[in-house]
This record gives sequence, C-alpha cells and structure tokens, in this order.
Amino acid sequence: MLKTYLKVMKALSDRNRVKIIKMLQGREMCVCEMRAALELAQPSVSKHLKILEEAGLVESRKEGLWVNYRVPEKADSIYAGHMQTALREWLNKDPEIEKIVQLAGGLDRCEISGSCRPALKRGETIPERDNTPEMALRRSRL
Amino acid sequence: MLKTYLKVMKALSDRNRVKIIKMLQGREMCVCEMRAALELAQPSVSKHLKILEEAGLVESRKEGLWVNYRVPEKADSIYAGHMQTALREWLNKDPEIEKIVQLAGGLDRCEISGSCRPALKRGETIPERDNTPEMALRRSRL
DNA sequence: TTGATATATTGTTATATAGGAATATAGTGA
DNA sequence: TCACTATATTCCTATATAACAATATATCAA
Repeated sequence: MLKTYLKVMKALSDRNRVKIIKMLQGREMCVCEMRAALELAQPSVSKHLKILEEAGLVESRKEGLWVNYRVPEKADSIYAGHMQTALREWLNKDPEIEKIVQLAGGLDRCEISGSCRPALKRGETIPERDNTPEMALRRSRL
Repeated sequence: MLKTYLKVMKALSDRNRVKIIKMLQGREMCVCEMRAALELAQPSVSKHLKILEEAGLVESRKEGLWVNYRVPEKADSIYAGHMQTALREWLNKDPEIEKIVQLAGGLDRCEISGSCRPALKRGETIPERDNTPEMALRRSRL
C-alpha cells in the first residue's frame, strides 16, 4: 500500500525516468536507444530502468542481445496504472519532453547498435559494418 | 511544466508528507497538531509544509500564534489538483495512514498548546494552566 | 572455443534530502 | 516594555540518490 505508492511516486519523481516513460508510451525501445536519447551512460539508464521495473511501470523482453522495454499492458498496482494514464496526457507540450519523444520516435537502433542481427528479417542482408577505429570509438560513446 | 510536475511528485514521494496531505484532507490543522501526530520535531514539520506549499499542495492561514494549513480549494496546477483527487481515494485502508488520520481527527490543539486563546469563543473561560515544570517540559516535547 | 556486443552489477563520488538542535521571528498578554 | 508561545530559519549530520568508470554477465557468430 503505502510502500507501493511511495515506490511509484519516487520512480516518477526523476526527470530522466519521466522521459523514459514518455518515450516508452510511444513505442517499445531497447536500452541502447534510450541511452542515445537521454545522453546518459549506459549503467545509469539500466539503473533507472530497474527502478521503474520495480515500481511496475515498465517491463522487459529479451531479443537477442537487446533488452526491449515497454509499458505493461495491465499495471499491477492502481498507482502505477493511474499514473501511466495521467502521464499520457501530461507534459506533451513541455519542450524538453516533446523534444526527446520526437527524437526517440526517429531513432533507428541499427544506427546505434554494432550488432543489428536480431532485427534482420529472413532474406534481408546484413549491412556493411564500418569497422575503422573511428567508427568503433564513435559507437562506444553513443 | 516538467519543473512543476517534478515539484509535485517529489513533494508527494515522502512518507510524512503524504500523511500530512491525508490528514489535511480531513480537516484544517495547525503545525503543532501535525507535529504531535507525526511525532517529528517542529522544524521538520515546518520544512515539510514548506515543500508542500511550494508544490501548491497546501496553503496556510494565520490565526493568532497558530498557522493553520489546509488543502487549497482550487489547485494551481493540474498535477497538484489531479494528485489531490487521487489521494482522496488512495491509502485509506493503509494501516499507517488509517491510524494517523484517525489520530489527527481526535486531536485537540488546546491539549497540545500552551496558548489556547485564539480558539476561545466569546463567553468561554480560559482553562487553568498547569504550570509545574513537569507540565511545561511535557508540552515542550509534544 | 574466441571475439564482439548489449546489458547488468559493483564501487566510488558528488549532490540532494530528511532529521534534529539551536536560533530567529512573530504574535499575545501582562 | 517583558515573558511566553508557535512557527520559521539556519546549521550540521546521516542517509539516499544519481552519475560515471570498471567489471561481470549473457548472447551471438565465427
């Protein structure tokens, strides 16, 4: 009860975590995409996702090397469910949120990822990888 | 927008501040009553109230020495308003909340306060004060 | 197996927050 | 004015939190 409530509220009291929720309300995303959008170190994103997951605000699904996160179909607490609903309406006009949600919508994980195999459909070809040290460094920093 | 949202959410992410809101949804209260109910030091209560006030979740009204806090009739942000509404339904069955709300309902500020003049109606008499050092100490700690 | 990649976990550090003690401020009555 | 009371503010400390670097784990392909 109170404990669950506090977990949800604390999870939604952080600027970057709200951004994650607003992005995920648009579409399912892997960690590397959120990392690129948020411009945070990868461990930071993982920790935020863990906090959100423990509050019942996101759920995850593995797809090869990637872990895809999404908003649960049905929330397991009234607090999580209620806040998800509220957040669909809230902050849509906030410039910072608007910007990142739009950015997230246009992200292509294959441009971020060094391994784009999991997303390949049967018959598709694997795109040439640019493995110059410059590209590798750029990818490692994204 | 985002800033206002975060202020409201952070204000409502603390156990003692939720208790304050739930108590104030029952009735207007002075600081000393909330202090007695929460069993916190007076400065701590004042600080929580300031945070809630800056989030637009409570408003205050002076009455002699007392400062009475209450939930605003009309919230100044959709976040504050929405959360107030949600909180009227939420946590009513939580044992910790249930207990303090009931306790708050039965509190009499004149039993806590050393100065009960402001609340006196015309024609009422001022109750005898027990000014033994023991009583003074007890009051100072409540 | 090895090598590469994506994510999670751990360790550390800086900042934020909650708490109380001491003090300041304000209102009341004598 | 002074004494008393209620609340607010300041200062300090302990804990919580967010960030990154380094490391561990997991998956896939060769």
